[in-house]
Amino acid sequence: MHQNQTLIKSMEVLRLFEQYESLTLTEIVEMLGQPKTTVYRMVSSLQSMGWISRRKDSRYELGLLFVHYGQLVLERLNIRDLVLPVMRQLSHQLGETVNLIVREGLEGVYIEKVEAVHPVRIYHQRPGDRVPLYAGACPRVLLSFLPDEEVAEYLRHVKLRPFASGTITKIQDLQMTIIESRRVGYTISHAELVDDTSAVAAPIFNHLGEVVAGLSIAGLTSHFSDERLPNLTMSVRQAAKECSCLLGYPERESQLERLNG
Amino acid sequence: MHQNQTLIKSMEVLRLFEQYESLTLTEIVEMLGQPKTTVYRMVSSLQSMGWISRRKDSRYELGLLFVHYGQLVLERLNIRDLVLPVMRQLSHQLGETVNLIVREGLEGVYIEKVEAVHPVRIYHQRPGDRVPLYAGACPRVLLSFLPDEEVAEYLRHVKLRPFASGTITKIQDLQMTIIESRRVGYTISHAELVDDTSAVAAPIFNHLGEVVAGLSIAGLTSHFSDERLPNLTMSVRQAAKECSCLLGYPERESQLERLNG
DNA sequence: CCAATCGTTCCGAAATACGGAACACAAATT
DNA sequence: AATTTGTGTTCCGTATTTCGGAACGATTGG
Repeated sequence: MHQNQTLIKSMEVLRLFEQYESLTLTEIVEMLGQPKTTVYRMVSSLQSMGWISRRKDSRYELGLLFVHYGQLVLERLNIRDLVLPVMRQLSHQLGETVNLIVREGLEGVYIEKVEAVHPVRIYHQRPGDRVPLYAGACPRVLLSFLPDEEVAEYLRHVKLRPFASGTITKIQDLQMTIIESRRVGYTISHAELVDDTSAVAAPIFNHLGEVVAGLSIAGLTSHFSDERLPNLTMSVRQAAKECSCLLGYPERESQLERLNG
Repeated sequence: MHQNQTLIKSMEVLRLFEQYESLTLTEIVEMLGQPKTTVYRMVSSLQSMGWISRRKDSRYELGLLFVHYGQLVLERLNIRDLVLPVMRQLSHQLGETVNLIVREGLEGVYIEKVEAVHPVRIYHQRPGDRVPLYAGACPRVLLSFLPDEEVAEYLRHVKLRPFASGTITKIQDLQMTIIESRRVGYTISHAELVDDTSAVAAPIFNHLGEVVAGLSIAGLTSHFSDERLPNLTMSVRQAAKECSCLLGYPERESQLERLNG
């Protein structure tokens, strides 16, 4: 795969700013292990285009141009606009945080979050954050409703890495969960990404019947008691179904609905 | 200024996506007027890093990575978090849209917007949008309270381009407005950026007494009647002052306050 | 089935980025 | 005031990298 090494090296510079809020040229030089002149060229090029900018204290930081591009991307996800009102309603109704994620490649990307008002927020998945498709209810629901071949392909190659005490680490377990999810039309997770947190998620389909997003209710595991679960799963499924309808997914009872009355 | 041409050319590719939601390789080739192989290298490099991604219909679009970076930038603007509650309160109180902008170089960049609930929104400045510092109340308030030398420098070099019927196009007029703004502590604009819209803006200072942001109330010109204006200006100034205090700006009456009782 | 269009690979030529060294500029130290 | 230490910036010959025409696949449509 012949690629532009200059370009790739330059973008490495930007990558550094994921961890560091601001950097000086010398710091970048040290971190990349590249000669100063080389880094200088890359940095000033990026700066001249607005991708990075200089503060008054002469340190470099990410430019506001990224706000613009981030905004563009979000606006173009038309799913988001349709689903947001439903998310707000759902969050208000249950008093829990509601997440929306879409798939990019082998990962799920958080797009929108509507926070529960009252409780102190303990953990925070932020817009743009990525997670593997196997961990957490919301990502896994995206995986579960992919076409059979894609799921099989995924299961064949994925390496299961634990994030928290409940992360699924055996392919067999993952496969079983997927089959079960498909049968019942939703997924539940306990402490798969973060300890002491749970989620229940349902898939959103487009007019072609393809999964385009996952909708989840997430919160402290203590909020997901057995008595409350039926209500929660019912609510996400209902909300996700609404969203699917908004996207043109056939309203009529699908095979999935019939199975679960 | 020796710079990385490869890098710059590659970023031109991204720039195209500001206008077009999705593009095919051939389309990019035509628009850039570069050989296909060159474009191909750039595009696949960008794609491999996640800056652009391919949809199922095999067209290219901006990657979700931009959401992450946009989010990072917004989070790092600590001004935003402090000011947002004040903006919400202000918008609620007056029933108008409230904007927050910061400066980057010779431009103002919209950071946050709290929309009025009731009225149909006619025009839309979105997060990340840029405007010159001379046009519109909110940008100009940023300009007006810069240090004397910087203002002078700006006035010396700026080219005044009209955006709407009320845009200031004479340096003298701009200078007079700036002087007046400094005296009264706020700025008013009518149809400077968009016809039939007005705004009134006040500056937000940090602990060092530097302007770090502009806060504005914006809406249809018909909402900015002479009877209502005093209330509006009073409200933005009060809100902006609150924000300045949150940023550590000395609470005590400044010279500016004394002048205006 | 052939034509057309789009994306992808190859490879020699040449333009481009490289990077060591030396320079400027500022702030902190003596 | 002089010096040191730390920045960022320019110079320029070298050679690595990108360039880009051409030819190849892969997919779609007539």
